[in-house]
Amino acid sequence: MITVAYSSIGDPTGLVEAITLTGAHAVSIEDEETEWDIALIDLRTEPIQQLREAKRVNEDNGCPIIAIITSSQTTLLESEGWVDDFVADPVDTLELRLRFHRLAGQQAEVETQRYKTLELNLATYQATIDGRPIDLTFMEYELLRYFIEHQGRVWSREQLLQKVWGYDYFGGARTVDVHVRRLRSKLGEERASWITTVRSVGYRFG
Amino acid sequence: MITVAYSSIGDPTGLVEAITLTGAHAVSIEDEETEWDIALIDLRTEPIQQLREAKRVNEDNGCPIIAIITSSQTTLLESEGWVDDFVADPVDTLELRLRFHRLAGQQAEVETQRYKTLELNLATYQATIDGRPIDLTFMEYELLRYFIEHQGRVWSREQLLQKVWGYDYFGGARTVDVHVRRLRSKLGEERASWITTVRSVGYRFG
DNA sequence: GCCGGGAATTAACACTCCATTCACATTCGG
DNA sequence: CCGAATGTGAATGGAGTGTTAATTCCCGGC
Repeated sequence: MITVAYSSIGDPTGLVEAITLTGAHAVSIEDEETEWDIALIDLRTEPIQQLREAKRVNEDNGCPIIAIITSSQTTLLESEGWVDDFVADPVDTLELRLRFHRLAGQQAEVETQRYKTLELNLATYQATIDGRPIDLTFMEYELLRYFIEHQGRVWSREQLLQKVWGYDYFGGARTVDVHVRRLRSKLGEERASWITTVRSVGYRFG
Repeated sequence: MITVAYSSIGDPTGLVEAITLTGAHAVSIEDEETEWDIALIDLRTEPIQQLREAKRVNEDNGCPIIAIITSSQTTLLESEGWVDDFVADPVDTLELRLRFHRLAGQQAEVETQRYKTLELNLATYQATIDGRPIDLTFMEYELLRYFIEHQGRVWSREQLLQKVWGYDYFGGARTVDVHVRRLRSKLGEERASWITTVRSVGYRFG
């Protein structure tokens, strides 16, 4: 059973009904108790405000976001890559149902991230190499996770600060170096080179 | 400009029109000459047959697949995870346009520049010849990249200093020579001549 | 063909800047 | 208040870069 959180400025009963008709369970986005699989936001009224709210939610718990828009609002989403999917008004229940299932399906897989013999268990925040657990601090874990999820390209210190430490973070670039160093040392001698430094550019994983 | 390949059993003119209205370029899926960004398949008629065809295409070149379905066909796609997106009949041009852009946007990952067997991976700052990595320093990479991106014409030392080293850079012209030399030596004996010196003018690549 | 002079190549060196590392300060939870 | 985690500043070492100068190459003139 899929649980969908709804957010709308206007009358929410329409959304609840739409969700329920798809066979999913509807909860308010303000319900802190319940865990949900997807957030459905209604951009038909107050789109800007709603988008901001959705972005916050997405950054908070990383759940997929699906938006309802009117056909004339398509440009709104052009540059909002973090919105995972959308449906156009009027909402077709069967279409919505299918999109719910596709989003929920994608979600379920990503329990764990791997690179060679390194495995990150995203649910338990544990990391193992060759099955042996290595203990990472929070920031080390976050950095490593970002590296693994976006491996194979260079990231500047500034980009890493933004993506891993947060958009509003304003700290020295040395911070990244030091954390990279700690990570390398915990990865062990041979695996330290998994993180390559690209001189005068940044770091690359894999 | 996004290029979309269409596939339908029935009359294809409807698809062509739909694609063209979104501002994209339409080609037949049977056109072997042209490269396309997305494949649009019409499942409204002969869905089983079309799905099979689409799967073949997807496995062949790995491009994103978007399907057109009727609302009653949603169950068709429940288990077809490799179909990247879909729109329901009747097709809304603006919605289709947005979905095209979102799919094409995801695609653009591996930016790369080539010349013969030389390949620059712009994302990872790595260079390979015949698939073997060669390690270049930052300036060597930047210079080579400029050469490849603007191959086939002569550049004076002054121009290169300005374009590669930066507008405000003020250094001796010999600097370029030396970097060209280092590049040539790293390219290897046979490929050293890819950079031609044009006496009393400058250098040309390719 | 042989010079001569300008231009490019090459080698060697000096220096700059960047990554690393260490040591310490600060924050946070218990 | 303690210890762990995280951030910052400063010292160090080294790779990368630029410059100088010696050498070689090219090309026209005689």
